[in-house]
Amino acid sequence: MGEATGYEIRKHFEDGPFSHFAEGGFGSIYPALNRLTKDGLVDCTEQAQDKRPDKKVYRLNENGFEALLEALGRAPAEDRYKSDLLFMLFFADHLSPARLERLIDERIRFYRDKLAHMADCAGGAGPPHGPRFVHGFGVAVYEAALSYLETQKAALIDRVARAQNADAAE
Amino acid sequence: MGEATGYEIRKHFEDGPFSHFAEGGFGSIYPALNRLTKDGLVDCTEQAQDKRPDKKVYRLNENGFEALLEALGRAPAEDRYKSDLLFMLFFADHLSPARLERLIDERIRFYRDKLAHMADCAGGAGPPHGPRFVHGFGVAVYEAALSYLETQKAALIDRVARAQNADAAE
DNA sequence: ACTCGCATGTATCAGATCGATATATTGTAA
DNA sequence: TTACAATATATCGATCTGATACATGCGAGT
Repeated sequence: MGEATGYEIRKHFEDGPFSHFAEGGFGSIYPALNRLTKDGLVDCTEQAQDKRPDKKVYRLNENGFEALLEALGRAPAEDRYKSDLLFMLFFADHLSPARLERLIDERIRFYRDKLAHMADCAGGAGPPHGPRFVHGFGVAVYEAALSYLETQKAALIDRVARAQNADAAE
Repeated sequence: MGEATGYEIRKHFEDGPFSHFAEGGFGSIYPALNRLTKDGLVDCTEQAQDKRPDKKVYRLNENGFEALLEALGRAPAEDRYKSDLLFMLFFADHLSPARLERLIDERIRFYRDKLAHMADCAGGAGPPHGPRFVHGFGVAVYEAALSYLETQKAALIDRVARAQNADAAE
């Protein structure tokens, strides 16, 4: 997608178009850029800067583009959804109703913020078409998660509270 | 959740109730069980078996249960959705319409199978209530993903095909 | 004026995880 | 009869994650 420094690449993973389905910190990016440079898939030009640390600007070259196309020809790995919150809610019966409410409310707010932010970076109608499709997928999944939390929150808390009261009454 | 061997725990991550939001291979599970045993959070009893390798049956003890409750009191990490397919579809403009169709169709089939399998392990109405909530969340998210792929597939392929034809005509 | 944190930019390190592999036996399907 | 799936253990290298370190300028608050 043009030129970028390691720092900029990480921002794409943090906030940008990749943030919904991939992740990458410095500990992955810098070693990867070194490996790619060594393997001749990216070109690197160093730029001295005034009043800023030096930059290393990377760009995919022809070899790299071919390697990308080759990778796109292979079978994709399975998607995976990893959620600490769901792990905790699996044990909802051991949590207090107040704690449950706080946990779920916080996640609802998180998803609302995320969706609001995504609405801003919607991307236009023209090509390339991949990013828009991917963006739409992210929105659809996050909206489903948000909607589930909003509609099912009360029922979960109510059921857990009743069960805990019944236990205490024994 | 009672007694289990490392092998059985992995099955819970592979197929079972945890499979929608967590992952764990042998390389994580066996070292973790050793660590937990050393720290006195689980009890381990060895069982010799006829015609099968020996078992090590683990069970969370009181210390372990307290540690679990303590962990449930901490803030959960952010959810993350990791998708190789979305990464590939981000570059949809570099893929042939036939390839796009195959990729998306395969994922549609995958999600249909997964949802069919999940419908079987729905879990009853009584307590514990956590697993049912978590199960419903998984179903909601997978249905959203499936539905998006089904409804948006044709539009993506059509747009990409038109753009590629226009390019070729130049 | 001064400090505190944030943005830009590089990079490493310990610890955790992932995927493949090794070992051994039984049952089952091609 | 041959190969593969299931049961069960475990390790190993490569990678990933999250925290930290270093250096500097800019803007916001006190």
